Amino acid sequence: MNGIPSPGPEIQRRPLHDEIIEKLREMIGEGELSPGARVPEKLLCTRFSVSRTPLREALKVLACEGLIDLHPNRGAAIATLEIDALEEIFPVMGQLDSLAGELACARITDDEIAEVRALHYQMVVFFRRGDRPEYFRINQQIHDLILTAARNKALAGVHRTLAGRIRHARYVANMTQGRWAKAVEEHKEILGALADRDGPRLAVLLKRHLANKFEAVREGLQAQAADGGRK
Amino acid sequence: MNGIPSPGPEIQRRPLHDEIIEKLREMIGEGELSPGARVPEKLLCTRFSVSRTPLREALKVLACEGLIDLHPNRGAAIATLEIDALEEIFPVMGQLDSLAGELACARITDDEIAEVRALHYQMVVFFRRGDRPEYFRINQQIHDLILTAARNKALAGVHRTLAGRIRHARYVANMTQGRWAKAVEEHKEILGALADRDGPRLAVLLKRHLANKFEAVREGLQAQAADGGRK
DNA sequence: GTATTGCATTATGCATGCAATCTTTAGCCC
DNA sequence: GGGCTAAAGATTGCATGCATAATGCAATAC
Repeated sequence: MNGIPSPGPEIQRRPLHDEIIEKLREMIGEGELSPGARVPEKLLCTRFSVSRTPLREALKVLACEGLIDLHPNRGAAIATLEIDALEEIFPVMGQLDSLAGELACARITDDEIAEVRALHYQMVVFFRRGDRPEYFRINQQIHDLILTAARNKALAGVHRTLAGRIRHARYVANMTQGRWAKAVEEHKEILGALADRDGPRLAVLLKRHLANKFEAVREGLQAQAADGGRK
Repeated sequence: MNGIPSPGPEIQRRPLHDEIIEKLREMIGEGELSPGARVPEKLLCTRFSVSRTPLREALKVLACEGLIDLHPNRGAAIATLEIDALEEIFPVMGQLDSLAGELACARITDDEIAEVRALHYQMVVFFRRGDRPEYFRINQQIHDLILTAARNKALAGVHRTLAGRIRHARYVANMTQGRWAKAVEEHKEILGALADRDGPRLAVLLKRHLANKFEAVREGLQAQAADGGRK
């Protein structure tokens, strides 16, 4: 019998560079590091109390994910989210969501559908309360669950990578009350298509849902540009 | 005025870790490093005559691209291409190809269409000669050109990353003469749809084309497994 | 003879140091 | 005063060294 028969708690220490990657991902996603800002290695080293070696390894990975831009001999800069980049990324994600929806309809379990349904109605509650942070949280859980139900790790991987790149932009989405209500309505249809296991329909719905999200983000960015442009 | 006003010739020396990344990408793609093989850092260091620092940075990037698996404290191993992984990746690439086709139809220039046409007929020549390496080369150029014509760098990026992961598998594709002829026929239709700028049709054609390719790869892998399984 | 334990060897993770490159600033010429 | 030149400072790229964890092997107990 070998050492680890069951994949139990796995009390293993994680490498330092992995911790750094995760922390930086979060910091960039939360907007703690402003897009376009130069990021000297030394600064981050003191920030995390680590040496430059694991930090540099982390930067390479983040550059690979598109979260930062790495200029040879000139250091790293937080990737900027120009409207052009978003116009590229959102269609790709829409296409990936489409596939996720189709696969999910074929592979999701009844229990998972029940779970999505529960999350959906919980989300509606937060919508009625006007609690955006909680709404967003449940919203993401639903989409994550659909992605998981697609049972395709490669798809989930590229989706999560791209989602990470635009994560910060979603925070500045200009979601009016009307648009919010429409999003909830879309989610209702999404739940219906999923429950019916209507793959093609769910694919279309998810794609459209994301396209609308993009419109909100675009408006938010334009408003922000017009507002903060004077800086 | 800054240092690099025009993005000119850029005769700058590339960082060492970038060279390593590229070289390793190629070596893995060509099958020079067998899938599943453990890769001690020291071995690669002597191989490339570099120290472990840039090598480790390169390994992190390759792991991010999915070309190698990195086990903490246990080193790196060339990623294996199980049939399961291919069954995940190919649909994703099909979906991306679909989008590329649709976008390309809307954005490709007439000159580029002419270029695709020229490449196509050149490819047909190599098909008639039975020259597979040259056929594959032109084939890839055509698909690359379509991807470029989509004018979406994010799409091109994820596409190329995934293509790199399955690149080695394509070499073992079991392409019979009949399947090859069918592939050429499909390419003829693809050219037609592109010339007509029929986005939806091109999307379907490209997806189907890749699905057929997957079948060839699947058969090749099964044949290889049955054949080399005794090893 | 088999399984387990302990040690030696090896490889990985991280920190530090040096050389090369870029940036900044002070000085000089026009 | 503006612009160019050059030297000082800062930052990045890479190599090396040490601590720690993993692997292989031998010795011992059963």
